[in-house]
Amino acid sequence: MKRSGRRSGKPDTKEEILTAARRLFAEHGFESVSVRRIAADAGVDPALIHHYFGTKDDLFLAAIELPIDPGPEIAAALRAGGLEGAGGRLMHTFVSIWDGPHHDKLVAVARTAVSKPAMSLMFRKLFERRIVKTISEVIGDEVDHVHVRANFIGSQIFGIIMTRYILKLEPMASLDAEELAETIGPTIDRYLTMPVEHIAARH
Amino acid sequence: MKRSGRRSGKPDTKEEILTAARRLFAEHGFESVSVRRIAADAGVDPALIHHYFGTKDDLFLAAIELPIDPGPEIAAALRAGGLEGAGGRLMHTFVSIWDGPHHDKLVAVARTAVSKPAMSLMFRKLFERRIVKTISEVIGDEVDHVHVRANFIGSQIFGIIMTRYILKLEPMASLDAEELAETIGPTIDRYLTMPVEHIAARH
DNA sequence: CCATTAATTCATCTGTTGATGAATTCGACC
DNA sequence: GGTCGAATTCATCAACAGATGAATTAATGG
Repeated sequence: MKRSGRRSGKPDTKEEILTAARRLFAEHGFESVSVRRIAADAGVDPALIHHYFGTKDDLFLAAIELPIDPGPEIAAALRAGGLEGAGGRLMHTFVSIWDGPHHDKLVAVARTAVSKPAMSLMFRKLFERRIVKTISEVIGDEVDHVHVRANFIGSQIFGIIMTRYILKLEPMASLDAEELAETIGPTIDRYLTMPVEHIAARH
Repeated sequence: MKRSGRRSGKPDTKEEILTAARRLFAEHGFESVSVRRIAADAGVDPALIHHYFGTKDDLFLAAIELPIDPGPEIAAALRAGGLEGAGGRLMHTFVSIWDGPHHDKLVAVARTAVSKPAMSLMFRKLFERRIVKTISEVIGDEVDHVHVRANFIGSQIFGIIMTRYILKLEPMASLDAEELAETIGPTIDRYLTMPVEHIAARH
């Protein structure tokens, strides 16, 4: 029967808390998860969470550990070849990132962006300042109105994120990166090359 | 100074509550809105809400008033012409529905589907049982593997819903139905006609 | 005009939430 | 080996959640 006080050994409790927080935030979203629940999952007293991280918002920020900068990977994917096939490479990059070790963080952000205005804003900024900017810089001189194009591309990618990682619809959820890139790639290619003056003109 | 008891006249308080609920649920999502807040917005005592609708879940269900059946409109759009242009007509139909009087209900459902598992399930069922089924019935003999195709179409439509109605990114949020249909249409057309055996084979 | 029923509010309960401060235990350092 | 600081828990708060039952007022039908 452990009473109170410090534990034996040197357990990395801080990291255990973060892991539990990431898992739960990703699975249920920010408001549906209580600090107590996270503490229970981490096998820790709730007060310890506040001791380490402060408020619940602070814990969330620590758990998602922004900024995750996908800029370089996107740029590399775009530079790996010409405009043809760029969509497939882009899609493959995205899915790889989301399937990778940052999965829980990213899903947590996406889920929370839908219900928490501050997170929604952060999402928008991340999209505009990293993704759109990177795309612009890399292929901005081969193509016009990159901002509009990037938003259409974003709409398709966001749809994949939702159906694959949040709603987990089949077959989206279980396709692998190659299949998705192959199937979605041409859509993105088209958004990169189609004429968009009539839309861009209205800013 | 009004104390308690019944009000004069015949105000449609029930509907005022539902309207406030729809607005708030659409704007903030289910868990972020309290019964008290809805009551305040409707200018009513919180107890009245429970009196009329029972639990908060019941209120939500009453507010979104399912099922909204988009089947007929989708079927009509598909039947209005051949396979070419079907994507544009489909997109136009969707955007018109979401921009129409059911806007708040639909946004409320979409927002809540991301954080509430029960709503997520309802969303999936609505998608499979209404949309996929309708598409299958109407063009199922012109095209194979409709289920897989419908899911790719769904991913693009869901992306539009998210960027346009939830995150409200520009220019998505302010384009009109025609422009969206024109731009997204070909994407959907492609998902309707591209080969998908390799994906469908894995079920 | 009286009785019934519907509409509305009040006061209140219970559970949960995020959060705090004091108390306890352990590790590390000199 | 005593001291100091870090780690951990306990008990507890105030705010707010959803919910309930009784009390009050108005409309309605006979």
